[in-house]
Amino acid sequence: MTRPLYLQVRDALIERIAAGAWKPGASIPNELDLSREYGVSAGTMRKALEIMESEHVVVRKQGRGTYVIDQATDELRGRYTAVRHANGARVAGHVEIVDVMEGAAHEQECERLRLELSDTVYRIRSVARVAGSPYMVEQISMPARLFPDLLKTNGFPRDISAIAQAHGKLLGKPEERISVGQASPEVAELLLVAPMAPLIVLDRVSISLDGNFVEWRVAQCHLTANCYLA
Amino acid sequence: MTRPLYLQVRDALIERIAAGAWKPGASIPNELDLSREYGVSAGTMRKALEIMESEHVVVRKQGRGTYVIDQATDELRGRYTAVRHANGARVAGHVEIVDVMEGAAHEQECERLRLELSDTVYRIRSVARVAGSPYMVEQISMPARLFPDLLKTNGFPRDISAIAQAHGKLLGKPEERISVGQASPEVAELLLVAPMAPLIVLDRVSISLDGNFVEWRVAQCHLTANCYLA
DNA sequence: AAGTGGTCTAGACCACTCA
DNA sequence: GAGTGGTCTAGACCACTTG
Repeated sequence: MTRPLYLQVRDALIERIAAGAWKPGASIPNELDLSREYGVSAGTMRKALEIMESEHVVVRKQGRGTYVIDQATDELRGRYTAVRHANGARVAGHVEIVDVMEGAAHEQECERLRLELSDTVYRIRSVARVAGSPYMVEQISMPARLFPDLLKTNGFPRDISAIAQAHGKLLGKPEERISVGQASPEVAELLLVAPMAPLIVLDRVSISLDGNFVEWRVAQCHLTANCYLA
Repeated sequence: MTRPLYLQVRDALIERIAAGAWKPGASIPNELDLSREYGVSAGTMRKALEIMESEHVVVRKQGRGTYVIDQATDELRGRYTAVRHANGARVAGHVEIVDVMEGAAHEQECERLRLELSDTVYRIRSVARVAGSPYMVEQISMPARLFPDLLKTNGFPRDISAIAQAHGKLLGKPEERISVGQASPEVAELLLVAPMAPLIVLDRVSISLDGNFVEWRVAQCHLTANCYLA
């Protein structure tokens, strides 16, 4: 029933990184020093670090060292912005916040984010445009408890990678579903398409590496023939 | 420059499984016996087996043993049939072959399957129906060299998992892209939709674990609101 | 040359499954 | 209780990077 040592070490290191003990991009101590510090063998420390590498928390480079990954950096954000051009590059749209609200979690949010009806969420609606023409509307819900003072932060709008990092949360692998839907009247107006026009729906729940449900996003895309998801 | 021992061992074991030395579902010898047979340490053999588990070639069960995974089995095929119901279950459509052709690879096939223009491919077109109504057309290209006598095999139609297994190829993680397209006149007729109707396009290249490009598939789906991709 | 992660070994003990 | 995979340790040596 006891959690394996290498996972306990992983948890401790992740907590330390999330708390900012080592900044994104900085190197962390070598295996031997860390294993002595935590009182485990080098092999156990290695296993913990290998897991963290597979979780995109650190990168290890032979002959150089182990470095904290900057989750707000472009390459990583690729995991969180699935719309691509045919050449594989991310679609670099301009995101504009439509409105931000704070309110009691409704039933669907409770289910997806494992909340109680008494919990509070932030809701952010935004539109992404490329060369001025809108191609995606986004509806995001985030538990308010995890993001104190979110609305007061300047630098808004920012994507979930940056927000999570600023609040000491490291993102894990999101759960994602793709489906098709039709434009509601409001969405149609934002996207400049006809009501009932077919849209691709991206539904994503992001979970932090310490097990918190961090974000639920539903994006509705009006994709042109030259874009794809991957 | 030398390939690490544990990868050499992995390669040898994968070749042995692909060749049918151990049948799908059967157990393989324990770590200690295997490590003695290959003249490596138990730790090295363990690492090879762990990699093979991550590649879905074997499953390891504490206290029981290590078992060859049947790639043609339902759970695994899930990786290769992305269309799901809202509850997560695979859409169990009935697939009907429209036509099968053999011919010289055209340019796009060469690019995707790393072939030369002189190579031969099989092309299979099929339609999937659920409760009689068509929802997906599929166009598959496979290098003829890798699948001798494909057309003579009975039991056709079968999906790529079963075909690959029968020809001693173990499938790795496919590359997949999702995009949107419009129904061509032919596709529209097969799917019973209007020409130019919006469709979801799944483009997938499957690579075997020994590095062969095994299949290129383009599926065009007419998804209803209750289905999604994942 | 010094320092880092990567590979490889050998062996002890634990946790689980099944007869 | 015998057999399996899972965890943990200790230490040697290799390959790569940097000053």
